[in-house]
Amino acid sequence: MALERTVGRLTLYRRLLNEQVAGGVENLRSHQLAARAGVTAVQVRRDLMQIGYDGSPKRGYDVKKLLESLRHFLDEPGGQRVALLGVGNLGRALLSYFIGRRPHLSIVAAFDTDPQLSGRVIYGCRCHPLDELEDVLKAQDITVAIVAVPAVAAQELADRLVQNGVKGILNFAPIPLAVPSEIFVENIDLTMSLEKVAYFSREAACETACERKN
Amino acid sequence: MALERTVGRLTLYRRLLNEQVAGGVENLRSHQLAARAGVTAVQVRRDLMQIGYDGSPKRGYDVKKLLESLRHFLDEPGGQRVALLGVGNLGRALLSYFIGRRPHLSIVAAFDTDPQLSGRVIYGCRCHPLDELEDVLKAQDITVAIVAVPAVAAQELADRLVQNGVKGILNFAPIPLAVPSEIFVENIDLTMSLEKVAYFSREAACETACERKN
DNA sequence: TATGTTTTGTGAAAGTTGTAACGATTGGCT
DNA sequence: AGCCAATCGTTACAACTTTCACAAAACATA
Repeated sequence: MALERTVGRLTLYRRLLNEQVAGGVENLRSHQLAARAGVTAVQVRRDLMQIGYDGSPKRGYDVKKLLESLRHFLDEPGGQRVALLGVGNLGRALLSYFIGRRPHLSIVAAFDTDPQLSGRVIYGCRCHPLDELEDVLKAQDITVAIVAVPAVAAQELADRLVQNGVKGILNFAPIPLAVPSEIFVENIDLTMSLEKVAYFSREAACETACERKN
Repeated sequence: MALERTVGRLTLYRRLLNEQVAGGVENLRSHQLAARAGVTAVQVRRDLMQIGYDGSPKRGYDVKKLLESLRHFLDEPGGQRVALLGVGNLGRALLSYFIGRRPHLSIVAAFDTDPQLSGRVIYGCRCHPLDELEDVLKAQDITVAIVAVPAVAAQELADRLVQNGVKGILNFAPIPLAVPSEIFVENIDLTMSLEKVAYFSREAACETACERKN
C-alpha cells in the first residue's frame, strides 16, 4: 500500500489551508505551507503531485481551488459514517474530540457492554448495547470504526465489524488485529508510543553527550 | 533517525513476552512471537539482532533472558519520569490509561491552566498549576512529557518544556512542534489518523470493486 | 522585448524499512 | 556416532519514502 504517509500529510495540509482561507489568504507557496506543516517544500510539492493539482510558478497555489482538489481526493462524496466501540475513559475523550468537527466524517453511534450506558446520549452521540451492533452498522451504513475496547475483546469485535461492512478500523487496543487484507487498520498503541519517546529521549541525551566529547 | 519502527516493535515484544512468562512459558520461537505481534518471523529475528541477544536454534529464545536483554536495551536504569500537560478529557483518559502500568515510566505530575484542578489528585496523580512547571520538572527530574493541550498553547509550552530538561515529547496537539533537533517528538494526530482510515477504507472498497470486474 | 528572479514539477539519487534466501548450529532420532 | 529437520543470524534484495538537482514556466522590471 503506497501513499500512506502522503495521505496523512494531505489531511494535515487541508487543515492548515482551512485556517489560511479563514484568514483571507488566497495564494500560498509550497514553502509557506511546508513551514506550517513542519516538512520541506519539496515534500509538499511531491505530495500535491499525487492529487494532480498544479500550482503556478511564482504565484504558488490558489488556496480555494487546492482545497477543492483535496476534498475531491480525500473525501467520499456522500461522507462516511463512523462507529465508536467502547465508551470508557478513552472512548469518551475521543467522542468529545471528534464530535462536530468533521461533517463528512462523523461518529453516528457508540457501543458499550455496560448496560448503564445503553440509550444514553454522550457528547451528542447515542450509545447502544453491543448486541445492536449488526443492526445499527447496516442501518446507518457505517464503514469506519474506532476500537477503544480492552485488548481481550478487540479481535472478536473486529471480526464482527468486518463481517458487517466496516472497511477501516482505527484501533487503540494494544494488540494487532487479524483482518482480511482488504481491510485497512491504523493502530494507535499509546504504550508503544510513550516507550518510544522514552527510548529516543534517552538516545538524544546520549548523542549530545557523545558529541560534546568530540 | 534509523531504528524507529524497530524500537516500537521491541516494546511490543516485551509486552507479549511478559504475558507469556506470566503463563509459565519458558521458551519461545520467532514464529510464535511473530504471530502474536502480527509480523513475520524474519522481522522478529531482525529486530532482536539489534539488541544483541542470541536465541538458540531449535529451542528459540529463553523468555526470561530475552526480557532481561530488552529491559537493558529499552529502559533507563533509574527509570524515567513523565509529566502530563493538559488535564482535559484526553488528558484524563491518558492518565487513567498509563497510571500504575509501567513502574519505570510513570506519570508523576500533571499540569493544567484550570485553577479548579490545582492541588487535586486525579487517578493518583497530583495536578499542578502551570506556573509551577519549571520547579516541578526540575525537582522530579522529568525528561518525558505528554502534551494534551489545545493547539494554540502547544508550541509555547513545548519551548518551556525543552528549556527545562525535557528530552522527549508525546504530542497530541494537531500541529507540528518546532523543537531543537536533539529533542524527540512523537506526534499522535487523531484527526489525521481517522481521516487516513476513512481514505483507505474507501480505497479498499474501490480496489475490491475493480478486482471483481477483472 | 529581453533579462533576471522566483517557484513549480519531476527524474534521479539516497535513505529507510520490510522480505527473501541461505549457510550455520542445535537437538532429536536411529 | 551420523543423519535429519527445525531454527537462528545475516547478507542480499525489493519496496517505499524522502531529498537533491535542475529544466520549464511565470511574473517583474527595464
